[in-house]
Amino acid sequence: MDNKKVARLVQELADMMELHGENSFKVNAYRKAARAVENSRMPLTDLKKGPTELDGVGKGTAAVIQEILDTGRLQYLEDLKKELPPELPVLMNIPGLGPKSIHTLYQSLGVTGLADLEKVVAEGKVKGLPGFGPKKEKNIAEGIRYYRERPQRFLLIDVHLVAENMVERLRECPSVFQAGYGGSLRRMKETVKDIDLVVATEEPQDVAKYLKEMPGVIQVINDGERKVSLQMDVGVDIQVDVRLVLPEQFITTLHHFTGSKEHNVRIRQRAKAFGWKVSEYGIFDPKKGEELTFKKEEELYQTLQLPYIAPEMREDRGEFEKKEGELPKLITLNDYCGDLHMHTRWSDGAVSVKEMALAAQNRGYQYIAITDHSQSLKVAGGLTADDLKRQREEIDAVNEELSGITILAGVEMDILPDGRLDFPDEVIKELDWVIASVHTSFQQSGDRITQRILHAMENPYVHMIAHPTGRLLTRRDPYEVDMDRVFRGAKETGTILELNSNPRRLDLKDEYLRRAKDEYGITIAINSDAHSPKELDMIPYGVGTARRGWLEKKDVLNTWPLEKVMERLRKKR
DNA sequence: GCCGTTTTCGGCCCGACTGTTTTCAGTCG
Repeated sequence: MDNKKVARLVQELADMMELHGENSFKVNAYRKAARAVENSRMPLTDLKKGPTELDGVGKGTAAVIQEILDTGRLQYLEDLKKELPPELPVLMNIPGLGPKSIHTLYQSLGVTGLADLEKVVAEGKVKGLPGFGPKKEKNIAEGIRYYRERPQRFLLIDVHLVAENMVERLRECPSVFQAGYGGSLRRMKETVKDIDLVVATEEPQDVAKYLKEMPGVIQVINDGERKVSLQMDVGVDIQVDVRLVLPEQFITTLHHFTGSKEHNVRIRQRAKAFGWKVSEYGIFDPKKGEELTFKKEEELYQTLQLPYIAPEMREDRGEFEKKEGELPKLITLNDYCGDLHMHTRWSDGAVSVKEMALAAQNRGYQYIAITDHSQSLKVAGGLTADDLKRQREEIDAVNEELSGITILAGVEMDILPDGRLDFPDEVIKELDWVIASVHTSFQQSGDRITQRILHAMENPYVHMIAHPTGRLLTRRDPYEVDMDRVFRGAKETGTILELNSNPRRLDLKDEYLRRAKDEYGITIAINSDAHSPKELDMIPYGVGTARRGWLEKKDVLNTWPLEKVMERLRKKR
């Protein structure tokens, strides 16, 4: 039983207690404990004095954890679940409904799930309950519709482009001093639920009016003096929350709305230890009666005697437990110097080798690898051994012609369903760079899929495993691969693992990256997997994900100069 | 339920907005 599973059960316990109407501080205590368990780098069973060593875990939670470790289950949680209808937690997803309202609906009207809720709303039975009026009934009806019809989360890239656009547009408004976006978007989470904008202005009413008249506004959800919430159709149908603050409050508000919520809680607790109060408007010192504001986020952290924590790390996943100098110096886009996974017209790409090389050169890269698909991937026009030889001649010619960039001859070779590789050793040993990846038989058992990947890594000519878990965000779950075995295998064989920057993949994901680095010291390569020159620009999403995984320059192959990369590749052979 | 160089009891992060209310609870982030 790993920490993650224990944490999940404790978290579920907190959720169920909340629905039961249990004291919210008690609920929060379990939530805090669950997070401590999840963030602990040490397996629970290795803690000398037991779970209470973790911050926020006392006698009560320790007993709960022990029961989970011993029996794999939790009687109290199962009892709670028996007492409530199994569908009830689903209602927590309806905007506007929280534990208190759900509890009332269940107790008074016997609502046990979504279908029941719809029925009592349609019958007009909701208004008239204590605390429920006609508006609330209408809001619930709309909440249900919203939950049913809209996607829960959007891809980072889709929201990113929209938000950039809106910020641009806001800056054109004469009353706007400064504008920016925060939220999970700024933290570069792989999917994003809504857009959080922060605007500095002396005339909030003007900006609010400007906002409400922007093209794409479907509905005004909130319309306050300092906060406007809009439902917008801007390519994606998404909620946009805008905070309107004075210019001097911009940084503290931006920080506040960058979150995460958990990170902010820790920030406020820390301020409290100094006798201060942190809000979106600044750090308030009640003794002096003054509110501190800042020109840069760095100053805010400095004031709280913390090292600067980059947005991508603000998840309360251990960033507060590090002292000055212990936090990683995160990789930046500037460190990146070569893309090692891309396709050309030889297989399913859009342009020639030379066109890809020129596009890469335009982006300032020192090297790239051309890695078209291998023969068995027919749908993508995979290359035969003979094709590869002819492609090599073309690559040699382009290398001859272009200066300042080096093109490696590579391949993205299929790992076949039976575990064999798509080419024999004598073919791949001629190549500079060999990627292996799974494109077929995703539904195999975890053990078989894991075996396929392990076998590929044992081949001395295979340098890297691409998109190791095979997930497609919002479309396809990862295959059942055992990542601990893959990490061990990668470490033992010196195989590189990919962070694929395609916004629908971002594979490996942040949590895996951090484990690959911390627990195994594995080298990661960030690649675009581009099928056209434009797709080379997906790298920032990969770098953002790498930063969420706490990766530094030294952890990432593509930040190394070519000679060092080649030396690393020779090592495996 | 957890925690303590002000505390073993009484707090627990902070504020905006809405809708239901005559002063505030619930929800959200």
